[in-house]
Amino acid sequence: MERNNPLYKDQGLHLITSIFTVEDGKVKVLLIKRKNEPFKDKWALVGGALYNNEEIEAGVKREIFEKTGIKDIDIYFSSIFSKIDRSPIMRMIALSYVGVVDNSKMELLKETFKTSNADWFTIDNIPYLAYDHNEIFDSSLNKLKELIDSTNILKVLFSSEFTIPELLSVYETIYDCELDRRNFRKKLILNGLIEDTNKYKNYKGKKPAKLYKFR
Amino acid sequence: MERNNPLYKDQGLHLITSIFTVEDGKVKVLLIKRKNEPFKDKWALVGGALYNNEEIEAGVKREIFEKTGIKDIDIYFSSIFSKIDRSPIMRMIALSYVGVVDNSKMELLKETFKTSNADWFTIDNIPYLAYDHNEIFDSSLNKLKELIDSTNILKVLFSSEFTIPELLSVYETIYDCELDRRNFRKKLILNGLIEDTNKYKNYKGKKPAKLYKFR
DNA sequence: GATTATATGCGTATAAAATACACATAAGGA
DNA sequence: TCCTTATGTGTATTTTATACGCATATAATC
Repeated sequence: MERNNPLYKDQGLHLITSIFTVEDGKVKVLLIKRKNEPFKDKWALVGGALYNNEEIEAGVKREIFEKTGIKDIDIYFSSIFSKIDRSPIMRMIALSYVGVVDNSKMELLKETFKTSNADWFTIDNIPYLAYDHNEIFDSSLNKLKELIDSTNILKVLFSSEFTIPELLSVYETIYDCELDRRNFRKKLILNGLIEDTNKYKNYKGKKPAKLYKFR
Repeated sequence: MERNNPLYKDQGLHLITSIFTVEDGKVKVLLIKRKNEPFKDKWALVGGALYNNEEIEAGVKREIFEKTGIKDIDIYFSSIFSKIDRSPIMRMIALSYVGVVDNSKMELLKETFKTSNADWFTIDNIPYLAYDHNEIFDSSLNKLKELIDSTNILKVLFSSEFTIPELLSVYETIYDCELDRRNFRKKLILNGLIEDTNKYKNYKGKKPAKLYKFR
């Protein structure tokens, strides 16, 4: 423990991103498995230390690229995690970010210099994570809700075609509530947020659902 | 410039607070005048460096107390300012906070170890500030709007009795808009946010206004 | 091939919230 | 006494949110 020594060589800011996507109508988050101590072989959110000569957002994207291979990602600042004892090694202050990607359009590196695995986890089934990453994840999921209201990240999460019931299902998962499907549909169409593609998606034994895309 | 050297002794986080209050129906922010270089004799927001063995919110309040004498203050995280060249001396990453105080209930130190003056400035009349503090102030003013919607900081800013037109004036200043004073009043009363004190405030040649307080 | 179960899609009725605005009132000054 | 000005009360309208009935398309079942 070197917490009182401001010259400790590894002291600095860490940049942690909760990377979200939507797959099969379910919200998922990207986790990597650590190769090194501390928390060797534990799952963790994506991140690492900021370089001293690097802008923060560049550092966030560099870390994401190094540990997952993802190049094209939108990031949004979420929160700060700074408790003195949040790391067992030394004082580390973490800036947490929310990232959103269209996972149909990118390739995921399964192993890198510092990671032995990487995978998508549905958000109601998150394992025990390294450091305080479970707490960071919870906070980032809340930030995701806010971002859905205040930005157009849904356009990224649903960049390909989708049905309204699929979109509703994601809403209900993220907000943990039930919405009237008829009013949900009406609001989307009335506000001109989505566009009919004149295509249909077939389910087994159900009426086919119209495919829409965001405008 | 020592930006590339992570061991530079003064490197670290700075904590900058825009402290707001309401006086005579006007929103004001607290500025201090710097005693030392860089930006000697320039006005600046209140703040300083985080100690390595100190929690962040404690550091924010310690800096506020050291430079203004204010002990009792509510603080809310606002934003990060981290551009590599935001300080002429070295790389400094700043966490900006919004503070709100009832200025009728506190005493302001005019001079301290590092400050030669301190005063309240109406928010439409801010001088040129040290570092990127003008930018930080603008961002904090935006955060103040959000906080008014999402928290009960108005209860702090208007902790004593007030008239509805006074409150309206503050709203219109902060949001830079015009509101219908009759609907504004109706909404406050209907939502049960304020309470009649059965007292009146007299203006010259005008109908006396009822005094209210927050519930 | 008709029937049934299930989820989609469209429409209408009602309730709640936001907005617009008429008018009476109180005080000081001309 | 009348005029000016800003406060305070009330009502009408518009917009938005919510509740819910019902027809339709598909595959499984009879």
